[in-house]
Amino acid sequence: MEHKLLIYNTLTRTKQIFKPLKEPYVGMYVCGPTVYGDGHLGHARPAITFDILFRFLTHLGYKVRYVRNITDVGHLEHDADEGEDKIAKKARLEQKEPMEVVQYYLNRYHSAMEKLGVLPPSIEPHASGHIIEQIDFVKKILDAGYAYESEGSIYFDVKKYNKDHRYGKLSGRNIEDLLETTRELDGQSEKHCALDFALWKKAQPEHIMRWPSPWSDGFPGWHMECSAMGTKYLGEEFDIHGGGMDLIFPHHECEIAQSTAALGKETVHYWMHNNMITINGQKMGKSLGNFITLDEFFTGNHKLLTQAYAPMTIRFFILQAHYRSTVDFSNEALVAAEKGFARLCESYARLQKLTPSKETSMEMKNYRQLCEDAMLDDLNTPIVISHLYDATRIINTVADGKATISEADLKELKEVFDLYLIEILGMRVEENSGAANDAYKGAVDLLLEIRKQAKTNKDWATSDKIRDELARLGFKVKDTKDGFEWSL
RNA sequence: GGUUCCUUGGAUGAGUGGCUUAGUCAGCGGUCUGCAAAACCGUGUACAGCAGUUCGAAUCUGCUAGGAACCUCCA
Repeated sequence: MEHKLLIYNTLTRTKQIFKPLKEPYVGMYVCGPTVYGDGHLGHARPAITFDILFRFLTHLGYKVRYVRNITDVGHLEHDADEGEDKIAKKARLEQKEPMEVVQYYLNRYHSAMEKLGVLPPSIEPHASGHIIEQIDFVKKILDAGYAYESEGSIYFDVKKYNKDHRYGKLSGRNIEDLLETTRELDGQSEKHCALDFALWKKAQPEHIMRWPSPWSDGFPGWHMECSAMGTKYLGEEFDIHGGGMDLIFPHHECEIAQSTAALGKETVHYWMHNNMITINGQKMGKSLGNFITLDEFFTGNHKLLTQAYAPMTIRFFILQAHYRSTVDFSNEALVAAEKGFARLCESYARLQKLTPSKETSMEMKNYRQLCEDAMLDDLNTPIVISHLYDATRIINTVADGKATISEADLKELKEVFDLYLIEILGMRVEENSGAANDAYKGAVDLLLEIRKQAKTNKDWATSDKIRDELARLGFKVKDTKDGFEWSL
């Protein structure tokens, strides 16, 4: 590949040139949701961030295998070792089969992602479907001597591991500090050290989700699934592992330790983490209870929302910030994103109708190059968007009849918009089509044709009546140089 | 307390050691228009504070203040 794609690697805390293990193949693993509740705005961030990466890598010519897991087992409340399984708890509360809960929220997650324009990953493995692989992985760690059995459960021996490798390299911690700050938790007598984490947990008698293993009937520890499934589908070494920043510790740290212990080598080459979405300067999250679900955004049905927001508004809002910055949610910011995106859409529509002239009378920058440069610099989507706005000015000026554009430049602009706005940023701008839609569009057009006629006759009463009545119904009518435009 | 990071104009949000310090939204002025809307043009004392490095820093270093994330489940 010719390009130089820079990716910020959490492991080195620097931007690095991206070099896949085996060109043109790229393996990419991203931590997906735990399906025990509706997805909220925070869940949209990694989904969209890595969707952009997936799209851009594909555009660059890579053959990407994108794995995004579904956590449907082994994820415990409160404390990683003693809490109740999240899925099981929800199932108990709702009197459902655990897998019924999983399916319900997974369906809703998929639906929300589809609305947000997030492409489905290549593989979407479930933790519950890979118990055997996880047990095998635990065995490897036991064989390597970095884990021990205690009361039917298997724990990772962090101290031993830290002698041979460095535990904490991703999050910049060392175990001495960790030991000092680790809280005393109940029921840790099984563990040799407070830092040790469960690889396999023996199930209590009342625990519904359980599988047989050489050690006990139980279930895998939380971090296990990513190590097992990531290496199963992408190999013992692969290129990119992504997720939210809040997963750096302990989740990704433990993953590194597990994989290194079991395989004797580093599995992941580039660790990428998206920043958080905040609300009033604070992280939006489940534990803080300050989250707004995606459906609530789509319907406007939440007390903090002054209106409903289209999925594309949410996507645009997220893309207007760099993925490693926090984004603060507010109605004002979302409304601004909504208006800004609407303007971009209108220009895109105008672009399709522009008539070319002999030459271009405005300065045309090399937008294709500018956009690509921005994307190559650690996926700088806000810059890409700013270049598109720059091009928008040309489109609108030409549409106003105040400038001209050559056929070649027009073609280039169309291609750049299709490539960056639609294909890479993944924004949907097309209007709904269909027979019913076409019929009603024709009707509105007809009304406005009549209005145009009235205007020619200086019949302002009729022309204003049509415009005002349409406005009352929610249509926005805009007069142009030689006709009209309208939108809802 | 430890680790990591942040602080940019009315709101949001990029960015680089010096070239015009993006863009969006809002505001103001103008052009256009029968009027309006849209569009276009113009406009904004912005880079937390202090000190240092430098010919030059908002961008590098140090200190101070404020804030955040992680250290427990979290995207």
